[in-house]
Amino acid sequence: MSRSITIRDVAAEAGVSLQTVSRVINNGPNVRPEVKDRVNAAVARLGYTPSLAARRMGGSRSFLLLALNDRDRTIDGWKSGEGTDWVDQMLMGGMLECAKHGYRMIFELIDTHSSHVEREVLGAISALHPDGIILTPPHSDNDQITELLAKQGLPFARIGSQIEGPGFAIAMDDRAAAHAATEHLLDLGHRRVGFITGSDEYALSAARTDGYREALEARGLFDPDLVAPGDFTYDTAIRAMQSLLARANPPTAVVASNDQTALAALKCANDAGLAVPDAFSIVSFDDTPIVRFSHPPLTAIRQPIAPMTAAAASALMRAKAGEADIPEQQILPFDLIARASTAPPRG
Amino acid sequence: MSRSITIRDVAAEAGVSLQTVSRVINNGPNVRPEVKDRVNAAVARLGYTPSLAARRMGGSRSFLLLALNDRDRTIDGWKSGEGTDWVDQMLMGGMLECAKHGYRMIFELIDTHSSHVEREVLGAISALHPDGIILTPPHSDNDQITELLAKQGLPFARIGSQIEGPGFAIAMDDRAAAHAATEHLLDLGHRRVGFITGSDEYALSAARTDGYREALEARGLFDPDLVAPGDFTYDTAIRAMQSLLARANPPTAVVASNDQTALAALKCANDAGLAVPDAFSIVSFDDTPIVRFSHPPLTAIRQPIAPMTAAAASALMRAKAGEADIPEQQILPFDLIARASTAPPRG
DNA sequence: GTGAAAGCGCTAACAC
DNA sequence: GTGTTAGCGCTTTCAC
Repeated sequence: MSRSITIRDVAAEAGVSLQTVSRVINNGPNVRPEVKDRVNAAVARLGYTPSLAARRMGGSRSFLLLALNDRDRTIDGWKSGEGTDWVDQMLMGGMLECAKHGYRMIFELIDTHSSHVEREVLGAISALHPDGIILTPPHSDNDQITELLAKQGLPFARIGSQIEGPGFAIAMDDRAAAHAATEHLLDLGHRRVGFITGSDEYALSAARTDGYREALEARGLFDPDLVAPGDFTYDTAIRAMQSLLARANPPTAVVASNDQTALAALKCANDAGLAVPDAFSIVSFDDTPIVRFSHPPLTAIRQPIAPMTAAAASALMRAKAGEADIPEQQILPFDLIARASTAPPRG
Repeated sequence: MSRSITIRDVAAEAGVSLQTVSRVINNGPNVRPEVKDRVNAAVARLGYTPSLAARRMGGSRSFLLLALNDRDRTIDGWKSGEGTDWVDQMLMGGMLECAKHGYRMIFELIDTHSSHVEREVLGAISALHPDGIILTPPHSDNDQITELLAKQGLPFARIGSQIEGPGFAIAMDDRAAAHAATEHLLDLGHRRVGFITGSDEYALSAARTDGYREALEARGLFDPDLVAPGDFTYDTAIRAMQSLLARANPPTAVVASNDQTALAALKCANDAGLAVPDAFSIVSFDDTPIVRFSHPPLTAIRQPIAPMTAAAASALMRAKAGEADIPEQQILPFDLIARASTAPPRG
């Protein structure tokens, strides 16, 4: 119950005014080194940590960043226990970056499809007054949200967004990644490489399809018949894969748009008597725990989720601090992790 | 940049005083239904959401709950990508419960071993002034932390703690779960059942060992030689399992204290030419994604992490609201999920 | 049942 | 370089 110590206590302890303490805390100018030291000593002695709420009330910063994720997808992922570690990687990248600068990242879920997205977002903003907002797919490309934030003058970052727009766009090069995944298979000797697309709701789905197509076109091997529509779900991918295998001239390998899709492809291949990787190769577009522990472990594109979130947080904090020269767009490197699901085609 | 709307705007819109609006927001007494409706209408019309920071400044609540997790373990888990979904389940349980009551849960990492635990915890408290704190293992049993919080008069919950102490203790019945896991194997016909313990750092490790021993003793089958010390890590478990298999009279089944331990046991059994489950059975004490996707999928105890966190959040919020009759201790039910890693012993 | 006044812990703006 | 003043948006206390 001990009354918490405030800036007032520190001021008294150091024999200076409140304002001087505030200046020291905020690394403000116009404080003599000697006084600064005295204040810092008092802060240390008293174990003082400024109240975020009070700083927000008085000043123009809340030291809060708000990460908005899709409600249904996130909860479904948690409930299914399928092991997607998107949220974990986001937390790791975002929280740790925030902590470096005395910020906190608050994680929140909102309905994308809801007619009251606007109300939900505004509610969170009014309650928290965050200094910036981190948007993740599919929110990153949601005009309703981005326009709202732009209108509010609230800095925001769009993770995984390929498209132009307001805010900081931070993404992996999905086109290049799909290109690399396809090249990986072509380099192994495959000539008929299929692709199961992601949901149209995500702009990056198109980018991935493009990268795939370009890699094949560059070698004159593109066949539109080998592209099957998916939506990132297992069930849809099962049907997509089945249709691919039912082609007159089926593929010998496939690039899957995410982990669920890749797992579905693996299942179908097995069901069709095609051993992976000897008779069929698969590249996943997510490197989640479950593809690392599947049998065989899947070759996968690793998205830099933690680095992207850290970059987003960093950009927002620097923006709030008034820094200039923060790049509007950042493309972070991906990795192609070769595991046991890809091999040269048979025969 | 639009100035956000405050309680003042609502008061003007509804033609009442600030205080009346505050009463309505907080479900306070002494407001005529008619006036209440008018205020609520104004709130809805304006899309007003009170500022958490201001509420904290003026009043005695911050509407924030702080969940403290072990820094090293959490980050290691995230980096390894081993698919532990502790954090996810905590978020699901805690966040959703908080959201119901206008609260937020802030997730934070602190060093257990650090000599400055105290400073870290006090810092987070001073910065956030949370209405309650949720402790997870191994913090739940950390006297340094619990005593500090008790002294501060801050309500807190200890998740997964078996031991007596201040705060709300919310746990699964680890003893009963270990008992059930062992019974499951005995019922299948096993007579020599091994156990790989967890780290001494966690009080629940002892509870699990007890439950295991009691189940065997009840049938006169307990053999101390079949208990091998582990610490929840894969490498240590490998050695523990190897020593178990090297016994003159080795076990035909084993109960593993967590998922990494179970995976290590599986690996060792395979290496020793013991097919699971035909020649050897394994029960895991975590039901994380990777044991669900291992080969074979493992029979496991499922800890109710989300329900425990939700119960913790609920207890803290109710405590802050001045409710009485909140149980000091809650034991939540576990599940034993039978999968393909357990079968009757051979011969 | 309702309203007015004071103050929470800080920072912004300005004075010195 | 440093201190003083005002005020952020609420809730608390107390008066009516």
